[in-house]
Amino acid sequence: MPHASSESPRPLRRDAARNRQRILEAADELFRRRGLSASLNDIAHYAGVGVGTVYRHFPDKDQLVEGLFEQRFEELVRRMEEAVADPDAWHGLTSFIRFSTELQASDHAIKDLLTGGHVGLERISRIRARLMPMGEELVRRAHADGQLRQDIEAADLPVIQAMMGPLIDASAELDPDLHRRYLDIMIRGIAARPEQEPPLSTPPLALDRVDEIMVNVSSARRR
Amino acid sequence: MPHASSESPRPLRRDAARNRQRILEAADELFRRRGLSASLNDIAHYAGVGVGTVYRHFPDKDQLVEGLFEQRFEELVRRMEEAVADPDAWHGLTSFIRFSTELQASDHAIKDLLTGGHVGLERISRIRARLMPMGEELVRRAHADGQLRQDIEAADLPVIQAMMGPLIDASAELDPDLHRRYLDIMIRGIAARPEQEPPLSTPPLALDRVDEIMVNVSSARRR
DNA sequence: AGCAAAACGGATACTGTCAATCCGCTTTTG
DNA sequence: CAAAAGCGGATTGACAGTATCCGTTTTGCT
Repeated sequence: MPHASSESPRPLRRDAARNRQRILEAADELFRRRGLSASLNDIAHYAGVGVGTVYRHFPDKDQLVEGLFEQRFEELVRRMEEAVADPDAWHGLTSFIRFSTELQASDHAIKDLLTGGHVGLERISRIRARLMPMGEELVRRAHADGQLRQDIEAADLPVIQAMMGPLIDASAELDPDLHRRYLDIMIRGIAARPEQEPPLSTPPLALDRVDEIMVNVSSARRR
Repeated sequence: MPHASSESPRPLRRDAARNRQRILEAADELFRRRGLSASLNDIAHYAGVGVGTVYRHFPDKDQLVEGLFEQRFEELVRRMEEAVADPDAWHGLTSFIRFSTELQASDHAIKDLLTGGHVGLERISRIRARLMPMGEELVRRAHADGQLRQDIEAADLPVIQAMMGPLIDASAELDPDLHRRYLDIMIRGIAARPEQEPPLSTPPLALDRVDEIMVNVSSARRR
């Protein structure tokens, strides 16, 4: 066993390389469609490969997941940056919220990662840490422009996202666009209005405790 | 075994009667607090009784559940009738929505029954059938008074309820009142506003398909 | 071609969670 | 006090997923 940890110790055998690729593609597809609850058996079968092969390439499920999602989150961060740069603060805020929900709807694995009990994964909390200050900035600017109700805070954004997850799941097969309707309603609900309105019943969660909610909103359940 | 199905075939032994009562109380308490996913083992233990005793009194879990919930739903129906009778249509509508959410929050078993995969239970669909026309009436009157946005329909009410379920679960231990904040936001979102606003992205589900969503919003797995 | 190492496949073991049963022991009651 | 009624909880069974093991196949090298 020469230099176990050095760079590219030896090229993968042809069949191994092919299978590894197939597994990654199958995992990508099934995770997107069915969320993280897609089992490794399903993935192996979908890839036309035995379970053993999956485990040979990826010691465990988390390892497979981690590798697969780096760039998907990059997209989220990029869109968030775009939203922060939007000259119209309200448009920036709402299009970020909408994008984030669409992302969850089109990729159920992302939804599970954003909300489920996987928050512990190093990668996810790093993403959250980058997103949070941008959310605060979006909220600050929309407040300043008088378009966002003053009693809505940055901590409300992730909770609103979290609420969409279960609805996305529930309506996915029946009416895949339905979640938009209720997100629209929520967005109307946070928009400033000229008249005085009764205050909200209860304050938002402290920003640093929002994660604890997200963890609990898991909707991990499948056929 | 004389007259198995006739009235009071024979009095329960004293200890049996006491245990039966304890089981009912424990089930009531635990179902309320933890939802239908409370296991019969938990209930037995909480009642200070063996599992066997639970099964002797109640052939299976559904039987225990069914008996326990008749009157809880009666309360829901009664409140709904009150809301329909409210001279202020908007106040009637919102207080019904709020009550229904509070009921879910204070009794997680009701939440599970309203949304989970238990819709099949005869009793639940009967309740739904009674509630639906009342919801339509509330919406019709709030529309007529110009307080409810015209593009909100009766089919939206159960979906809004369904959305609250997962949030209630997620925040139950952390901040048991949090769900109110987001229900307030949704209520603001369905309130009529003087200005023209962009239409909602997508129409509501047909009223007779709403159940199919409710079934999927379960946070508790089915029997 | 021939052979050893690498990789494969999928049956199988293991894990965890619950519902539900069984039977030797305890309590009640007449 | 003895038989009937009831009890407790270990145990079984079902199920769904993760992970391992090992006999067989493929590959790469000479």
